Amino acid sequence: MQEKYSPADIEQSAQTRWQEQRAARALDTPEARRRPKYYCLSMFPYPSGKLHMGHVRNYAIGDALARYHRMLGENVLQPMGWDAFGMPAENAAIQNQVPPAAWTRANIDYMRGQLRRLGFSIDWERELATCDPGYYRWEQWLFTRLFAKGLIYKKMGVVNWDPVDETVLANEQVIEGRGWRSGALVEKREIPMYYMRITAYAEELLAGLETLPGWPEQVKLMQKNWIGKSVGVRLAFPYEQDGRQEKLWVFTTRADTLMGVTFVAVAAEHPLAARAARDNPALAAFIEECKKGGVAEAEIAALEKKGMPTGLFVTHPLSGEPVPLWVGNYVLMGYGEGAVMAVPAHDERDFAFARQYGLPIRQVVAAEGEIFSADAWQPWYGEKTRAYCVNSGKYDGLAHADAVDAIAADLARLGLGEKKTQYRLRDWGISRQRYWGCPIPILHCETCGDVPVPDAQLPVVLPENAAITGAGSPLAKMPDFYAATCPQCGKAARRETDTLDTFVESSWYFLRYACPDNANAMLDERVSYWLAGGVDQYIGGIEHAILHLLYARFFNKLIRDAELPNARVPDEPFRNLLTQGMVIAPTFYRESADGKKQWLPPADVTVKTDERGRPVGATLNADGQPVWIGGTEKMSKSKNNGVDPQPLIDQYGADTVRLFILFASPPDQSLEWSDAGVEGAYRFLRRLWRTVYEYVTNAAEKPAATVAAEKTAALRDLRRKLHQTIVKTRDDYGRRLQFNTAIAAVMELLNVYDKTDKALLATEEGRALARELLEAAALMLFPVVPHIGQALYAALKPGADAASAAFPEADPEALRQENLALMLQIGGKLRGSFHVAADASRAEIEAAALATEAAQKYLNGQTAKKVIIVPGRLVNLVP
RNA sequence: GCCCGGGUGAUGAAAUUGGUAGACAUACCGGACUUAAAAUCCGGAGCCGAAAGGCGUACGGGUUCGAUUCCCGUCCCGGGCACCA
Repeated sequence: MQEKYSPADIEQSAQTRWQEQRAARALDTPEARRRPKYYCLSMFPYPSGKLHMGHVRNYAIGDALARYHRMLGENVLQPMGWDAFGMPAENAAIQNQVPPAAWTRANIDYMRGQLRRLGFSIDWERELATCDPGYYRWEQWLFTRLFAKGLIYKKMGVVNWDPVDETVLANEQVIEGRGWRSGALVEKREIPMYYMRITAYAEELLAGLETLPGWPEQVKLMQKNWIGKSVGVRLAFPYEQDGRQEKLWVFTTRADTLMGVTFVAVAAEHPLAARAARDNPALAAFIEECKKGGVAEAEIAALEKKGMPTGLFVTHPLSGEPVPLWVGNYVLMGYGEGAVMAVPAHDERDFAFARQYGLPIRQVVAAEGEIFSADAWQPWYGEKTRAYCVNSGKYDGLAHADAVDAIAADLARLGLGEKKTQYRLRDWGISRQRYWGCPIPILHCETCGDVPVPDAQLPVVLPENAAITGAGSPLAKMPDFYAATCPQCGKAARRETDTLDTFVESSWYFLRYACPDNANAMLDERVSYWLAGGVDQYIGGIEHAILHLLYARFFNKLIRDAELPNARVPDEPFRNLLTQGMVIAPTFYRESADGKKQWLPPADVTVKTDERGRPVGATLNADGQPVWIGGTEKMSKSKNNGVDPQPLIDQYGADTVRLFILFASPPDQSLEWSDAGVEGAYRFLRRLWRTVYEYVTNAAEKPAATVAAEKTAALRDLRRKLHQTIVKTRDDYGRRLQFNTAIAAVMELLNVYDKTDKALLATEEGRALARELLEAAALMLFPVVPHIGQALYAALKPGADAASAAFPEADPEALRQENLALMLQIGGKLRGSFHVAADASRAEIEAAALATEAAQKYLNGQTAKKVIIVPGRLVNLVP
């Protein structure tokens, strides 16, 4: 064994050894399948160029779990791949004249090298990249099946339109209402798109959450709210148009307030708005105004609420009174019916709107136990459960639920409404007017319409020679790509030039890892084995709590229902989910003359702080001139604030970086990046190395005489500490998925070991315990720092291999304790402590507590009115 | 704007089911070793106070014998909001 800890040497040799052994391979042999399987999946990265600390954190967690479960004897699958389609590749192409394919593949090669250097036990034989036709062909194949079933359909959708570049923009590319490249004011525009009918699975996606005890409550709640099931009433306001009776439909969860409706508002895109605008130039101008700006909900919701009367009236379905019809910029065409009934007295938003435009406000609901007074009127938005109707004619006095029922029944009799369950969830628009994505396998024929590409012609391969300019859709300018013949009638047809949303690729990759080499089928029998009960542990950023995780759950159900031969797909894809907190870092930028922000990497910036450590300014290292400090945000390509782990790996080695990132905080907490403390992680590993080195060196000498009888208790205490640490690390790795406390426990154990009498440890019994302790420490740390763990274990036990060793097991005998220390509280305040036998009865504990000096002093001779005993913890004497 | 989290020493954090607040580290201060520095080792330390003691988990209230933990309200920070991935 080397005297000095040299990470470069031991990491190289450990990695070579693992590669030669193919130690990370997930086995499909019959013997391997007799062991329990553990499918440990980390969210695959977008190949943006280099790893950042968020990736390191994610994969360090995954690897610690994968290695721990291997040590429990399980058949572990830890795969890796690349979410390789996406916008950044096109941006790089525009900026640097590199084709997206070449750029993406170079990034993959570099990042794969970084992952290997970090020593993650990934089964590289299963690697996949979504931009590979061998992957996306199956997506196209599934698309044609879903299209045939009607689960994919076409309709108009609203997008951000840049009128200068004549191109569709992503929400991220709309900055303060303008196109990021052209600077032109962005408009909403309707275009035909393909949609996936996720709403058909809304109920199952909602109910499925109840079957996932291994998911964080927070994530399930977010998904539940996103699906947004609400039971209400769909009702109609009749109106007359061109002599015909028409109905304007709205949905409400508060039908009990129907008698308080004072206006109805429709979205600017609603057909009724367009009709009213025909002979109303002011309204037409307002509707035009509403088209400005992007489609992002966050942007629309932040707008000032504006509206305009149409001059039209609809009829109240129950009272028959005319109700004015308005257009409102806050009414969204994509939600529900694109129209809302407004009850200003009982809806905050409606109230603000009514105040602003002088519309009437009419109270029709009051709270139980409160007296309604028309004189002292104020809006009431209270709990539905306490509400009853007032001012509502025959419905007066009815409680919320009864009023809804009565009104729904009356509406149903009139043919003007019925109870309805509605979801906030909308169908998933999957068409993208972009190049670097999976081509949509549809042919447009003038005679036959939209015709799916036949299986024999799949995959529709994305040409890699497109010219990327940032204006328009590249594929739509490539006749070689889009010119085709209709497979049904044989006439000329035009190939669809939109590509699929990249969320589609990431919605099923976890299934393909089971059989990435199958060229004849999307999935096969190996899926039934690896996915039985779902992925055992999925790990990824909390930012994916809704979209990715909901789409993946949905897609999994689609594939289950497609009933692929031999491949049994479970109802839910991810049995256990660990949502990692984001690694966040400050952002820095400069503004160019036209107001565009140029984001600068934190590594190129020096921050000045005041005496309390708060940033007061920053300068660019290159020119020493000031830069602006933006928010502290998740590391991302677009804000250029990712921190590359490479310099730290080069300086300290992979183990130090892994130890540091896992020790810094619990995995689900967000972490503001700082490398303060990396040095400390390195120091700990060096100390660990030295401790084992000293043991191995000393062990060569003759042991001292046996332990004196009065000293055996010290060894028993040390051994108890060791086995408590084993219990703790097993619990942390296996149940809590919290690594910082597991690492701290081993550090604490080594501190205790260091403070133990050296002469005692030099005895025969002492040496045996020291060996047991150090071997166990190497194995307990192995999942986190496998290279040094492997080296130290081999040094202690020549020829042994930590990678195939079992995780230490606690000895119940060693854990036994004779005495317990209990806290003494007097009136809830801590006043002392005392010892009792571990098996003491409550009466004995109480007697011992009352006998303490502290009890005598603070009770002042009074008796305790109340004695609270928490076994193993404390006694509280309440005077 | 809406939905979901978070806020504990100078810093990262711990306290797992309502029961010793600050484990384990970082930075700092003092000491040992050294010609010196680095490395290493030993010791100190929430705040106020000489001590006794008091105060203390963003802020304000509440429940409880007992609250970092539960409830109500406020402020700040982060994530998501359907075309960033």
